[in-house]
Amino acid sequence: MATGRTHRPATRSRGIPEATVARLPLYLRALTALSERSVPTVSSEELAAAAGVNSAKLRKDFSYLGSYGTRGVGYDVEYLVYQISRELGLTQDWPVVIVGIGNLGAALANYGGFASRGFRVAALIDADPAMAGKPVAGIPVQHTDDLEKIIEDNGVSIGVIATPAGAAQQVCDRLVAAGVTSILNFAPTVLNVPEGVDVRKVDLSIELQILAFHEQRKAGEEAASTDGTGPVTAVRGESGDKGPDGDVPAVMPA
Amino acid sequence: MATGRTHRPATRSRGIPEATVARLPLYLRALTALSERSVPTVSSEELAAAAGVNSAKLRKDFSYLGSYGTRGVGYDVEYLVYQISRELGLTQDWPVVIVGIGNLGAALANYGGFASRGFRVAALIDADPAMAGKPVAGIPVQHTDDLEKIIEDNGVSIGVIATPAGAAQQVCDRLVAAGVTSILNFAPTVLNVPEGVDVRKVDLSIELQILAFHEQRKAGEEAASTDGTGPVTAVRGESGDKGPDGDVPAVMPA
DNA sequence: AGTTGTGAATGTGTTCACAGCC
DNA sequence: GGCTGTGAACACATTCACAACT
Repeated sequence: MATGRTHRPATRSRGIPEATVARLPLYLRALTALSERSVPTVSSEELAAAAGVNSAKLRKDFSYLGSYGTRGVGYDVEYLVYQISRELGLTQDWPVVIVGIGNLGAALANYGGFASRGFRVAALIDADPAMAGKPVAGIPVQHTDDLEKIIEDNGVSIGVIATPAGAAQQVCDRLVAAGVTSILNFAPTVLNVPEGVDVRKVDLSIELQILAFHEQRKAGEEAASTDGTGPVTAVRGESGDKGPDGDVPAVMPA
Repeated sequence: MATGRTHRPATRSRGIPEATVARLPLYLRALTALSERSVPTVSSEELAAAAGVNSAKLRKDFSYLGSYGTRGVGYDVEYLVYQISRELGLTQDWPVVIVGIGNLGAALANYGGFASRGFRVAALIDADPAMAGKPVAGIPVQHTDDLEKIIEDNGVSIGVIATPAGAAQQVCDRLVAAGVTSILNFAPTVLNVPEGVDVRKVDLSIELQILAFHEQRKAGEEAASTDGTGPVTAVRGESGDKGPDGDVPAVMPA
């Protein structure tokens, strides 16, 4: 409605390809685990296995960051942890607000992995006056009326929308107007945002539908269509590997 | 450990590109909304706007399904809803189990959008004996001990893992052994599965880190690095549009 | 010998732009 | 005139395979 335009592309990631950026958190997680086990170095092969990618891809990814490895040896774990953290901007503190404290919002607020890596739940916001003041995950819920003030007072630039679909665009507009420039949207709606604002979405039902598609394929090997809807003709060269790996994100359980 | 290999690619999506499959649910959602408003036809331009993509992409996507439009007119809404539903396998019933009924598992169980589109929560499973029997979203929680029986009795092929990270691989192994071939993983871990099993992951912390990366970029226009870590040289031709659109998924709030 | 870093090749996805049909 | 469907061009991503370095 308001904006007309659809999702904005946002500043082009310096030299680092978007696909690589999406994998850095994965590497970081694997490296952190190694670090906790006091492993000093890893080879691309080992780290790739831990992160669930292949080693050529990992080396290529790291090459965009610089030459942080040692030939014949591998990568220094601590050093890489630092470099990736810095690249991702995790060496600074990111106050985050969560809007919509229903089941999901509460789950997100309780998610431990938040604080661990640069993110801090600065506030929880909900439209229900009955929620106001009630603590969720130790943080008192505040009313939507104060949204703008909360954003400004806390210098929040990242917002998480966990409201029902119907409220999402309105909440989004207010967040953006108040200065939020990155939004993680859990509501099943397309959000319209102005240029310069990043939106990422997390959508359970889309994921399930994609799984269903592949599941159906597995079942019906030769399943001929009953109606005469023309089947796609060209089938490309070979199958190759694609995998359902995309560049999705992950939530933490309670 | 067990499998050694990482994520499996799974059966190659007939002729339909993976990127297209990931967008079909988006189109379907927009079409369903139009259908509810009794709109008979849409142009690629209108539908694309509603789905948040550009019209060329949409037309290309639809071309993989067949020629379902009418030149000079557009697409018949009802017909497209049916075709996409069929393509995604939503004309059949998909029983789903959710394992790990913490905050997040409960949120997922309460998610309304489930039933609406072919998916049905067949069972909720948790390792905590104290949870057993307690109803969540009207469905009694069952104990992990019965996981295999539940999967088999209900003919479940899609499982949702919402356990803590530490339990995820083990749960995954049991789901797969019991016959599950598609898994939606909310735990922040890489799951190892045998060939033929699809895994999709939803990871909050990865999403936030990707946002932080772009956010950092927005802030430091000219931010010179303090240390001498070599900046990437080549910067490619133009910026173009990429957008944080990837092919993520979405969860529904309470 | 072992492992990184990277050009080149290949594969996948997006966009353009227009012929073809209504 | 309007809108779809699609070949061709382009852009992005992955993989290969090996030279470069320790």
